[in-house]
Amino acid sequence: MSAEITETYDVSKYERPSVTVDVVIFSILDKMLKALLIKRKVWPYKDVWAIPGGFVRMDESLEQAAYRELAEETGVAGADVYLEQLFTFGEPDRDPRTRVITVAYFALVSADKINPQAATDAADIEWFSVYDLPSLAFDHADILDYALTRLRYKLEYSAVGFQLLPEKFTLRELQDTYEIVLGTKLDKGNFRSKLRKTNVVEMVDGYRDTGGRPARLYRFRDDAVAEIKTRRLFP
Amino acid sequence: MSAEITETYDVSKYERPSVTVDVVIFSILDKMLKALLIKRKVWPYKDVWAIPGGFVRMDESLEQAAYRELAEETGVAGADVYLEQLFTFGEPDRDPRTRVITVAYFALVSADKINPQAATDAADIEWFSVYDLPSLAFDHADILDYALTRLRYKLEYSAVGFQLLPEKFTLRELQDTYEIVLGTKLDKGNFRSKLRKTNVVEMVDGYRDTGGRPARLYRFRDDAVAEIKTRRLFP
DNA sequence: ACAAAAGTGTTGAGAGTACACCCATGC
DNA sequence: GCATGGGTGTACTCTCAACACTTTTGT
Repeated sequence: MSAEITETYDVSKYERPSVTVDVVIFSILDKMLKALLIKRKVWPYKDVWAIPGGFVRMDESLEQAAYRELAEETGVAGADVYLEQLFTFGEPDRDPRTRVITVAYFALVSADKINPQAATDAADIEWFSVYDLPSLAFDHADILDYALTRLRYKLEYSAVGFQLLPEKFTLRELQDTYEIVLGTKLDKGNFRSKLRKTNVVEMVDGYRDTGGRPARLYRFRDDAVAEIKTRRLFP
Repeated sequence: MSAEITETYDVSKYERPSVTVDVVIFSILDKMLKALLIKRKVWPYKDVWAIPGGFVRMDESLEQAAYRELAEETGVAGADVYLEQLFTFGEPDRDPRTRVITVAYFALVSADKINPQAATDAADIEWFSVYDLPSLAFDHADILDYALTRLRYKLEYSAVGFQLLPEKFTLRELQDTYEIVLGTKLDKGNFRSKLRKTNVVEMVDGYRDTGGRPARLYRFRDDAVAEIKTRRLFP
């Protein structure tokens, strides 16, 4: 068993960095795309806003760590969110304390799923519009930027947008969500005709009262093919 | 300075995982898409093929570590390759020695750039067709699978494919590369007409002799817009 | 002349886009 | 009735995809 001992020694001879998981949590609130931030209470960047995150424990996977952080900050369970690994940030000097490598995730949460208690029981946790962000700790501005780019990109060819809505929604609400995230106006007729063709939503009983004619309620079909073939650069 | 001391203590109280960088290196050799693998010489998975990689040093970024591994195995400098972060794999039990989190990258190298010495000076480093892989150490089969999926996907909407070719190439060679990677036949006329429209290549002097009419040589325009707008799921 | 591979053009089907129009409800 | 927002249809344009055709070399 000398080989094993030698190798174990070999692994531990390298100094190890700290590894954290940060989760950019998006939701639609007040008709705006918002991200959840927490105010740091310790050095460094004391009293500066930051993306929620924490150290990865030795016995949990990265995804488990991300779900844990998510639940701690929002009270939302794993089944009710969309979570995706974003990128791993590891510049040697991104944290002044020690070498910290952070695996960033982004999450989409429907506003009605958020536990109000978890989100409001402190003044040091707050939803910010992505267009009106405070200055952020570490390289968190880069991380949030990248998350936003990825979200918009993803919205174009997949159906992740539904994760930002409650289970039942009107088509107008769906279109609003897309317009808010993408930052562009969409054509009502085309939006709906494409929805009919792609077959990703189905009508459910009930109506929502609006200023005019009541709107039908829909829900996302979980058996739906949520991805579209991308346009090829070359045929 | 007690805050600093407290926080430093706080950081180090967590046990730290090891962090490695693994690089899936792709190239086109003998008209096949191949990946470079090395045979492990130590426990665990002794004498089993694995994706090249190594520990991240405390003073280098993740990307620097990836470039370093790449240069060590192929002798190729950073400017001559396409390198992209793929995904971070961190299941607690993926390495039997200790907790190891690996940041996976994938690289595209043109066959003519590869240093033959670096690639052939040992029997324990070898190019394998991605369709005829040996069994791999750790979760490296998953990593390679994911790298291949991402490469194909990326090829559809960006111009990374050029990184697999020498500086000058014929349009037939370019089309061959695409067909090899995607695993499908493409239409010659459509392939070329789209190339003309997208304006990503330009003719250079010289011809390549073939079995029939000699083919013009082209090169990639570095000022070209290498990405195409994806088709939207919703308008 | 013929084979082989380079290189271009044509055409019908389907997707994208802009816009006009009808429908159901509250006041 | 009329304002408001839901919901549908149409017509023009552009891209996609299949395939036929012409051009230039070697033997």
